[in-house]
Amino acid sequence: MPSEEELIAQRLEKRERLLATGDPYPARTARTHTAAAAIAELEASEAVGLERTERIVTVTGRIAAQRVMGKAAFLDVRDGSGRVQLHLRADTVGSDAFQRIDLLDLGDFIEATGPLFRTRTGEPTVAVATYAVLVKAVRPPPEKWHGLQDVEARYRQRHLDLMSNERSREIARTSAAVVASVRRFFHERDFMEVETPVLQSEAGGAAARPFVTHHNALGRDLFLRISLELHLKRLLIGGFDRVFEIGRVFRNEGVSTRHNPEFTLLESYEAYADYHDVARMVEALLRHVAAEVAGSLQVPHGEHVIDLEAPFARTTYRQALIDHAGIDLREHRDLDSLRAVARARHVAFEATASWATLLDALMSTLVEPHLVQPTFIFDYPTELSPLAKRKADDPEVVERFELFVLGRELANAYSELNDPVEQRERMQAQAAKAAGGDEEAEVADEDFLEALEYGMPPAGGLGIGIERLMMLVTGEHSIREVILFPAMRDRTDS
RNA sequence: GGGCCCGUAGCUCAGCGGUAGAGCAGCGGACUUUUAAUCCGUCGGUCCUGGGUUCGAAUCCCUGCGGGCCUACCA
Repeated sequence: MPSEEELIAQRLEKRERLLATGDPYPARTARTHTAAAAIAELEASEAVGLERTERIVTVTGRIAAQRVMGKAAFLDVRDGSGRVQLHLRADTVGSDAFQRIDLLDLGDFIEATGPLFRTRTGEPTVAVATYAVLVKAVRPPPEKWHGLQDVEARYRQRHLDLMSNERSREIARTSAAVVASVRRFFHERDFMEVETPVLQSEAGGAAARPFVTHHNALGRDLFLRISLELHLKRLLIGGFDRVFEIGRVFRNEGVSTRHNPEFTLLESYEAYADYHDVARMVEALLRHVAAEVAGSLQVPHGEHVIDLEAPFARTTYRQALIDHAGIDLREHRDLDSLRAVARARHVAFEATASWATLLDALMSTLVEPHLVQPTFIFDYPTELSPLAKRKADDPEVVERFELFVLGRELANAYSELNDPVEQRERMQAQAAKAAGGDEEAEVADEDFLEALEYGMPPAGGLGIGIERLMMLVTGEHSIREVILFPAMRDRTDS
């Protein structure tokens, strides 16, 4: 009789029957071993030749599979460490307890105690002497063999995805390991980890539209941060020489395979370092993470193998455009000339695009897709980088680099602009663009500008989209696979 | 935002103008070392929504909702 309602009704009925003889939701368990620890225990005890009765364990977990055959049954039980098999026999657990296995369903959690042994096929197994229900689940889990395949359901109900798909668990573990590894890298280098405000009166530090929210008590609108930059720099001003933050930022933009409205940004700032120091650090960081998390500096991704071992390619913005597109920006100093180039190459651009914006469009379409192996691009046009320090010998270019892997930007860094007068001018230029209707132009943050006037040490700053790094390491192509709960439209149950 | 594709049982999927199907899960039965257990029986549907075409629509057409992939911006 199983429509969904009926399946739930059956389980609720079983819950009632369990309640009659005990508590199907006890607060405590008597677990002695995780599934993995139990198996390790069996192996260890076999090695020293212990008797079966000397290796009694209590394991707990969710019932993942059930094979009942008359007066014996096998249950596969899974906990966070892995899976272990249980064997129940009517003559061992008693006929009443054996009959009560009809009250068990896939998805329930149980606790079982008994000696470890191997079946004749060698499977490590607990010969259950006693067992108890820990949780009666009242909804059925996804199909045991194929798991949950429906992509939408996997994102909306991640708990079901994780419960039924090993690959999804693996991605989640790897992603967590990436963050832990990044954190370890910076701690080892004496960077201080900090947390800065998510709610801000101005959302600065990047070119993006912010989310707006409202503070009732203060009676004013606040913005969710779009970057970590401006507050971290204030910490440099305050006297901390090495700081970093790993935090969620929010950008009010479209969602896609590569974009989620909230994502995790890593930013670090190091006083007395310049962008070349930061580039060396980024190289070391990627190797550190790949070695720790992927176990190799050759990272497979689709048809490519990313080589993190060889020195990363280094070129300049201008040279990359020459090499990959045959365009020398010095030969196209004026907007009209550059527009002609873009048209000739069939690169789309907005009518309002400035010279630098148009240049960036050319970069994105003609150059970046070719940068599969790690490649640093140094020295960006000043107009695109309002927070970066100009190169001493060429004021049209700033000391900024981006690192590309798999044709996508992975890191962005610069020698930080610390001249308060110039910073004010550059921010005002951005503010003028904003006033001109550019919703993604940077805002002038007066508090930041004032702070900068107290003096910020020369410093190298870095930003890395953590999900991009997770995608690189896991080999996934969609950001939604590495974000546990990606943004989805409301479902209006139609 | 544009293009292509998808939405059928709790889950995985067939069916693509003529009475809505299978496997898993469930329920009943057999089975005391199985492991996608096996075997027999059985229950289960707003075929995403709303319109249209047709004697007849899960199937063809249109609209809407949700999703995926590619593409455009950002990280």
